[in-house]
Amino acid sequence: MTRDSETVEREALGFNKNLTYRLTRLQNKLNAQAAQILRNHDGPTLTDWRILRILNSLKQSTLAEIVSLTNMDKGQLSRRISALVEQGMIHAQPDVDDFRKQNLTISETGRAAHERVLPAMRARRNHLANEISEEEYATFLSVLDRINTAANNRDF
Amino acid sequence: MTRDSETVEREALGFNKNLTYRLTRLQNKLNAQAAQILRNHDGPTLTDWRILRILNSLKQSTLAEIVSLTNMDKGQLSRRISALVEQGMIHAQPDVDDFRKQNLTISETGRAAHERVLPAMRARRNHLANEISEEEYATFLSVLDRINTAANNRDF
DNA sequence: ATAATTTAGTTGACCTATCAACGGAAAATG
DNA sequence: CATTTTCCGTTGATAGGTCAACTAAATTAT
Repeated sequence: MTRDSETVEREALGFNKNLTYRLTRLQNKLNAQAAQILRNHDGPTLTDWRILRILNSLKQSTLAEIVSLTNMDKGQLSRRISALVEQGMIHAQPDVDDFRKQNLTISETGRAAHERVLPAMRARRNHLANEISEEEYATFLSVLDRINTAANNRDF
Repeated sequence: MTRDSETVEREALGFNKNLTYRLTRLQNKLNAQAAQILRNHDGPTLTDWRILRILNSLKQSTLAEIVSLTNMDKGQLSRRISALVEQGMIHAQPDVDDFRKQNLTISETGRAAHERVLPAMRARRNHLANEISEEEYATFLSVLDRINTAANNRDF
């Protein structure tokens, strides 16, 4: 397969150049693949993986921060965090200065689960980024940034 | 807000430059906004909108083609198509040469629903694309393409 | 201080998405 | 031409995502 067979036939069509259409399409594929990898390695679900990954990087965070970092739904996040706490993957401690907050940290169990699948996930990431030059990637991220900003600066 | 408040504080972190992380994050926001617009205009759901949009462009298609165009799940698509047929938004006719296929076309009702929300969706699209030059957009799409190809050329 | 507003997180109800298993029809193989 | 294989689509079971309503704590305003 030299290139996407599915795009060849009808690629002249307008919607195929549409931004959100293309993003969604790629996103659907990437999510499915990531979920597959995690399943193959008896890892966490994709959502839980993302939470663990953030807590692994940040050392400590809160639900609200994860919401703003990911744009996930806070309801769902609340439920996933409860489950992860119950599984011993993360720890939750009430904040001393603000009793509404829960300070979240990754546990040793969580870190181990994270590190078990990390190589496969990293290999995948490298594979995906392989064909893209530094310069292109910078442009790409910059475009994402500006779309993101544009999305923020609008009331619907 | 001069730029994303949420990215300022911790943007030096590794995961913030990660491709799939950034895609997902943006995608989550864009989807939520698109869904909001559709709701505000008493339009179809986002998923149904995408189906209608494709059928509006293609004049005729099949479930399998929409799957390959969008990477949606065929099970869900099957159910949404049934619902849309029941609502009179699209027509489904068995293919004469291949009795497995159903040829799908948008109905007048469907087209009207599509056109009712189209201006708002188009305005949003223009707003999002506004700050991006032709050249950058070309690079952006090219990068998406190569990621997509890379995702295809790997077994997990 | 007290009231109004904002912020952090939880919960319920519902909808959507996903995977796997299946049926029948067409195509490919022998 | 019979049989395996592939392809198109449906269905069941279940997990995940979304919206809105809510409690409680903190902040801001009066």
